[in-house]
Amino acid sequence: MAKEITPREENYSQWYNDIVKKAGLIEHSPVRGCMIIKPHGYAIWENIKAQLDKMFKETGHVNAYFPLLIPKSFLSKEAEHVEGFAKECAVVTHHRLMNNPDGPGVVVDPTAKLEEELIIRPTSETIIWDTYRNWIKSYRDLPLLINQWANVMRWEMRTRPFLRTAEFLWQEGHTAHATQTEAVEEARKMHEVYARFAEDYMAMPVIKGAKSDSERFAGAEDTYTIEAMMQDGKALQAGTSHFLGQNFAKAFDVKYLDANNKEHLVWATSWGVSTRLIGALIMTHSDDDGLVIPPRLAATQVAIVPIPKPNEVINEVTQQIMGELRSAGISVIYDDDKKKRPGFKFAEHEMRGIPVRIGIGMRDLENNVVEVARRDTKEKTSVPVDGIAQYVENLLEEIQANLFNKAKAFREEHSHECSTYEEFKALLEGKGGFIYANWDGTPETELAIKEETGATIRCIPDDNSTPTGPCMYSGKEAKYRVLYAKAY
RNA sequence: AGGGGUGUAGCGCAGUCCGGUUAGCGCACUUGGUUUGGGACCAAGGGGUCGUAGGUUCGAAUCCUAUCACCCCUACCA
Repeated sequence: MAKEITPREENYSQWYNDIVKKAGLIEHSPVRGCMIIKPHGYAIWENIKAQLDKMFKETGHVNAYFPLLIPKSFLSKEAEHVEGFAKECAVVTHHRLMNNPDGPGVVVDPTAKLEEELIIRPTSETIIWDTYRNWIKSYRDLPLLINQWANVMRWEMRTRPFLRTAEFLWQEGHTAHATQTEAVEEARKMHEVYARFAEDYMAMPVIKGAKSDSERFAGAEDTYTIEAMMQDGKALQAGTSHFLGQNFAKAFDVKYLDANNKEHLVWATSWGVSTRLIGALIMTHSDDDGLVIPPRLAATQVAIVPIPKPNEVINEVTQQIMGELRSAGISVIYDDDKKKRPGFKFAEHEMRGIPVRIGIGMRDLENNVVEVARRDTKEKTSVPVDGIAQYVENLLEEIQANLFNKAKAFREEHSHECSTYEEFKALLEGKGGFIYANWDGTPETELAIKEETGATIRCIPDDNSTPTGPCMYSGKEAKYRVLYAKAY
């Protein structure tokens, strides 16, 4: 059949591309770097979004929507910020097309040039802080805790589905606070929310930490990150949370009066995760047979396949089982497509990452059992129809836990402590993975290591970043014990 | 952005070097039949401006030029 997936061992990039296409997650669009997210891919995003949105609301945030187009002048208000994004902004210069006077098709109407050019948002800090200036007058207006779900555009040279696309979907939280302490607490709180989401819902273990100066968000004072290990040993930054200090308050003149009628600049945070998480999900759990989706993010948790062709008896039992599963809050589909044989359906549901498959045939029903197959281990078990919902409920939890444990074991296996640079280089040339080593805290050392090995400081871990000796590279006194890796 | 590769039916490809009837094959699709416990089989069908735009030629999928897209490897970025 034409549905084969390139094995990871053979070509990891090709494997990834095969998964996103053959599991029906995306299609390429006519525009470079943009992707059409198909229903099966978008369903994963919807579940990510639903859960995160709930967690944001639980932590006191509300949603709003700010416009796609931003006046060009806004981008230049915060120096570091503009430096970070200027290179990859799409610019709207005209507002009208016209029929081509010299032939077929349409051309840009040269008389429709905009007075001020508009930027398609690469992120929304500027438009949001321009707005916040009017919303914040008093300490009573603080904290302001707003999130938005949106698309953004960054004109990337090299794109890959989900991991790096020109347009992507994300959420961006933007908050304003009266004090530095509060703002730092907010940034750290959302950092925790991201980590909890990654581990509990995506079943993806992450290392929490802070970014070094060079890896920090343009315009931030501190950037917190969650870093996950992919199956090729490379690190993927899965979510960032920034303490922005007063940089945007200064740039956009956002001040409030305190209880003593004294004026102060506000303190800010921003934090975001994107459709990149879907890429992370794929590269954390999937295998050579296709996609693997953790049960908590699977839009369809169970697929029921009748064997052989559906008949009255099978239909009846299926309806009963589906009713019980749905009552237990489990999402289930019945694949009674008469044109496909069971074997084909098995392979297809595996390709698409459905966590559990139930096969129902006459041979099973004679014994009042069904065949339950789990996607993560491919294990098949005969299970009594009686109590099936409870069994599947437990199984889904077990799969969720197993995926997390497997990913964590993989990460531990590919994580190393390292004290000399020679050892460091040898590790990178070999299996790669995460390497913990001492760092003198200078950007020079960081840059030199990056240029010589390709590995970067992924983060200064929140836990246990006390140095255990001198800097691996310079031999000088180390400031931190940091996580090095090659990264996406 | 540098190097390499590929664009021919929805998908995977042959044909291109050496120009020559109506451009093929496998899968998928449609119809009918037989099947059905891990990607079924038989038969009959439908589907193509050969990536796009120019050029050379009596004649172009094939030669030339330009351009676009995608993939791989480096470098850069979430």
